[in-house]
Amino acid sequence: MTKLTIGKIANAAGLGVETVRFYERRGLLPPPARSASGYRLYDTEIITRLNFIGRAKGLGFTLNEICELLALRTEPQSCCDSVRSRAAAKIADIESRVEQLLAMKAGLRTLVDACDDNEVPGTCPLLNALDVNPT
Amino acid sequence: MTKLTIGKIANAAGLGVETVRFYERRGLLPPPARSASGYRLYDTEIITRLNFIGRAKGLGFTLNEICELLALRTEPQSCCDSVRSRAAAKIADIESRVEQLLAMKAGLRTLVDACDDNEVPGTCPLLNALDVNPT
DNA sequence: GTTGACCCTAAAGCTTACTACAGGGTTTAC
DNA sequence: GTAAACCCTGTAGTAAGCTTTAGGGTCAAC
Repeated sequence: MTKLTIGKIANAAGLGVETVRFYERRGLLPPPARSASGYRLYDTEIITRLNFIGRAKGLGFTLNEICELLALRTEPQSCCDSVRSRAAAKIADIESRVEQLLAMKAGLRTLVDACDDNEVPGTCPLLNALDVNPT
Repeated sequence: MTKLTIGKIANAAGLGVETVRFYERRGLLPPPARSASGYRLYDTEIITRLNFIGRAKGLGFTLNEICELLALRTEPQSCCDSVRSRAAAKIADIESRVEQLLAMKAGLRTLVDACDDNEVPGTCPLLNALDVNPT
């Protein structure tokens, strides 16, 4: 049971020490043991949890959702179902965000193309379009 | 020159009065004329600008970027080029966000599929994957 | 034995785009 | 003439996820 200080585990997880303390305040990490002088002492398995958090964030989960995910692990029954339904909801969420972004992109593309075709100096179809067209 | 109070133009643009005042503070709207009692008095063309802002927001521009867009209109030369290059940059930005989201979605899909195939009760491949796999 | 790297807490700051509140004056309609 | 609906300023709060600051203790090396 080697115990590590916060700087060591933050480094191992590629985070800043402030971020680790922040995660603790947010309830994503359990309060760690303390040395006689009050230093946080972690054992290495906390790095696994930090990696879990990092990957879940990478999958688009918020810190609140990650909290819930972590809590789910304590109830083995129906855990898999709960997690899967959250993941499915997140997929739907991602899909709608992608659609919105693609709609934006199509709008921008139209305006840029109008700009490319523009022959009249001193006018900007793109700005005009923003000015004039109702959406 | 009919002058309208803030409530009228906010309503015409589908915004709250607080939002209009906020846009003024942010420099998106010029300081309007005032009545004897200090009420803001706008002429109707301000609604055009509010619509410009709304559409630019819909295309994914931030308020700061919209500020810049509005400023560009005062310099007719090279205005079109500047605007077009900003729009092109925004398109690239949107594309990278879409790619990130699709990568997230693929990751989630993989985990959900593993869940679907899971035969062992009391284990959750999705949570295990978050726990174990390095990314 | 002292310098420098590390640790502590608590609180504030950052970004974006608003929204709400407090406390008060004005205008309009009945 | 009064009550509702509107307007004003200035300040603070919201969400998310940290980062920074202030003001200090502790530990390892030379």
